[in-house]
Amino acid sequence: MAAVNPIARNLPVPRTTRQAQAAETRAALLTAARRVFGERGYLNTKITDITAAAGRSTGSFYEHFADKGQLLRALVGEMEAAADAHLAQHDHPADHDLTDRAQLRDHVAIAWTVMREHRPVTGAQFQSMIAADPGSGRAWQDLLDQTSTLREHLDHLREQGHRLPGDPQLIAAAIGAMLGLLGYAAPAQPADDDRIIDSLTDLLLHGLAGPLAGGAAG
Amino acid sequence: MAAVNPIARNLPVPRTTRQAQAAETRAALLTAARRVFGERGYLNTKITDITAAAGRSTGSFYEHFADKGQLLRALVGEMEAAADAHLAQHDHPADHDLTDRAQLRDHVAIAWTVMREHRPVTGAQFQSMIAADPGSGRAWQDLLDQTSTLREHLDHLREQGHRLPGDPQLIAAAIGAMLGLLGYAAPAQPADDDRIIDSLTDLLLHGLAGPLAGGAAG
DNA sequence: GTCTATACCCTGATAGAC
DNA sequence: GTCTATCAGGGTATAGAC
Repeated sequence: MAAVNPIARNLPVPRTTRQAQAAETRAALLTAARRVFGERGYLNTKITDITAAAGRSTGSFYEHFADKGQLLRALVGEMEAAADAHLAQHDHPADHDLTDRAQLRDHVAIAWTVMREHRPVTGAQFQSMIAADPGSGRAWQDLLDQTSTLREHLDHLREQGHRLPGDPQLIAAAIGAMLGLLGYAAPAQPADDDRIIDSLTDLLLHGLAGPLAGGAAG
Repeated sequence: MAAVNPIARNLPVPRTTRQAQAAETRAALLTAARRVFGERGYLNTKITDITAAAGRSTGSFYEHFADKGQLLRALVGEMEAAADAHLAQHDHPADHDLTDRAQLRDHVAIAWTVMREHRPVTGAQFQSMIAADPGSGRAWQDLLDQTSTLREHLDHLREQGHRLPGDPQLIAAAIGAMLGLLGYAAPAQPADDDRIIDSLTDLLLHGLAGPLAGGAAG
């Protein structure tokens, strides 16, 4: 199970490879953490679980990270970089119109896909957010931070005379809450993703009493 | 800070009052737990925190509860009893029509109010759900359980020929996710509750592109 | 930089007197 | 039934050899 550690021997290590080895260990810890976070969850994972899965010693961990939270931040940073690179491939209209179904669906799909493809990391982030001291307001702050772009789109809509259901910040947070918790809780079944994305899009676009709601047609 | 414990003396206790004292200790533990859960959160609260807040000894805890989770279940039971009693005062139409704004708003308002009035308990329940092993699927199951009534209402709508945005179970879970996480994360400011309830109602009723959306009127 | 070994603290849970 | 005292286990973080 545990990967073989090439440094665990008492052999002399050429100086030039030492920092490469360090980077390798750091990467091994990150990869192992991603795996065990996915299996047992972030909160239930101990530092010794991570080092064991990476085939490194306990003490080695602290050479790279001060604690579990810092390692999580590094994983989140990696994920955001990957997501940004992925997004750069897509064309984005400069002025979003979230009342256009295709554009709204794109946003829902991107959020959903990122959550699912990086489930161990987003799940860990979610657990960390919920476990924070309630008095700290971190959950609310995180929710606002992660929906700030959405909020800007809603602000934009409102400036153009659109009548929204409520304050853009609140609506953005509500949508983020729906996607965030549903994405965390729903079982991972990629075959269902399209159906879920379509359903959420329609719910957010027209609600329960939308234009489709009245008819008896199937 | 800690309440005075009348049994902490070595005085003889009349037999008839012993079970009353036990009930009192149990109640003191529940009340103290509710308070510390609200302050530090469920996950960060240790059993010794509860007993200290209740002015009882550590060992006394185990006479009443096997562990922290069982105590939480007791608190949830109390809350549900209170909520049921509260709901019994209101008239409920036998056949709900969630596409009627007043009825939808009632449901949103009830869910929101219960969450907020029992914040320490619902917050603890939420933390407990999120901290569970991801592989257990408990988060998803809890979400389904807590939205089963809503789902029935949506089933009812569909049977009457209403076209919903998606599978009733999924839509109910999505709405529950929105309310649940938002209710957990949003700062407690009762003055804002009505505004939030109205906004969420409108979002769920007509979405972002609802009938109000197009006009430039304020 | 990594390892082994360990000190330390915290927490859950129990034993036995009253 | 409650208390005091304590034990056992687990987890973080460090020390020092290599």
